[in-house]
Amino acid sequence: MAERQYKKSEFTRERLLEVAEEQFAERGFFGARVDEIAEAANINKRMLYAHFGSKDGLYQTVLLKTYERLAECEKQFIVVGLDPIVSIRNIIFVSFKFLSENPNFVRMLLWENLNKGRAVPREALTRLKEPTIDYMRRQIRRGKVMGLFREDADEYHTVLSLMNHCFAYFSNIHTMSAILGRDMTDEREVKARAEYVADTIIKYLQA
Amino acid sequence: MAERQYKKSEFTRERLLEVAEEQFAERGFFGARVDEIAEAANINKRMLYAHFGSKDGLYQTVLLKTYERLAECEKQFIVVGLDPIVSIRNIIFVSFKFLSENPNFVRMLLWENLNKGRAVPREALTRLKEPTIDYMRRQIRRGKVMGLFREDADEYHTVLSLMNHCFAYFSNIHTMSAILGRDMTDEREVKARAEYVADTIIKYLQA
DNA sequence: CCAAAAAATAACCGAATAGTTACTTTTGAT
DNA sequence: ATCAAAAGTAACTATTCGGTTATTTTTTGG
Repeated sequence: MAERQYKKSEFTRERLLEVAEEQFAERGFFGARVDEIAEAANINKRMLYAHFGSKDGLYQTVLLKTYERLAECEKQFIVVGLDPIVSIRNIIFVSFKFLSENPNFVRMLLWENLNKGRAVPREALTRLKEPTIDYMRRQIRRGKVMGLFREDADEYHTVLSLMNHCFAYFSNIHTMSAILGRDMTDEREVKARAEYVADTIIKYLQA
Repeated sequence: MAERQYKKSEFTRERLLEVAEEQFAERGFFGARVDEIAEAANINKRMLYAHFGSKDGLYQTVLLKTYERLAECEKQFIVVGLDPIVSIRNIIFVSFKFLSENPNFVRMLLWENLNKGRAVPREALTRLKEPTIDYMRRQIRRGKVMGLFREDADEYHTVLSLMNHCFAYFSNIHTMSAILGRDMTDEREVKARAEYVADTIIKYLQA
């Protein structure tokens, strides 16, 4: 039946995407090799082109999939009615969890950033991040209105610190582990760092 | 004289390095093209190989030069006898200045990080950073001894925040500018951010 | 069971690209 | 002025790599 055939094809497609993500995350668009991806996926190169048209097409599909994972994650912490403090702490813990569980995402973003969005325009990421930024800003403002945060706490600087603290921890995790002589990939270490970041940011907003 | 001949060669060498840095910073090792580097430097490819042996040799030379620039910068803020608060503020301002003036350095480090130190082993950077880390730790400890900082301020977390806050600002500057709708490359913006980072870190150490 | 369509394979192709060779020009000490 | 060595050039080569073609195998509706 058409179904079985379809399923088999879908299977090769998924396999290709998995392997491709690994390779693109590892070596970037220019470093990755189409032949290696096909071989690692145990799939003929011809099929790769049948499914994705070109190396670029494959890369775009992979990148969009990783962006989707991020979007899914961000939806997790956009919850209405939460206490601003809980809410901001939540953003940090969920982000740390997501980034520690998705090293490929971190690397794909770094490559894409260095390549200045050659595959998927930067505005795609901007659009994706917009609701999150809005949400963070709103929480800070709500915290002020509710008298939890000081009036002159800086919204922009806080949001930037928040995002940088999360992403930077993982984007340099290996170099930093070496430099600071500490296994920053250890789960408890990650948790402790999230705790520290949350504490300092909340404290800044309150103090 | 041998001198003039030498000087001419030295000149092409310098030109090559300049152009190569631009290209490698822009596109990374795999993205950069030997022919393009030679052409942009108005120099025959043969000469590139005469000077540097291979694309890899050229890349290594470029990378080491950028590391040297960093080392030079770091020496600037390692001053003995300074007040710990002044000292830490100084680290931040000098770092922000260096990173804003050396976008190629930032990009080279990002590429090298993604390529896991394929050209120059990571320990080179570790060794380079060691005195700086030591210095920062020492300042924090001295601040505590002098009663300027609270005893339970965390040394590791502070050092990590410090480095991340500086580097992350520049490593994501274009993406973040787009996401936050703000020209973060503007000189006053950079200054203001350095100020904010310095203030929050010092406040954390004191509070 | 059969024919048409879809999936899969291997061998091939052309452009790009790192690296080389054979040769010419320039330079500077004698 | 001469000549050896260094600097420079252009054309070439081998290989890698993204992409394609011709062909066979598998699948599935009638």
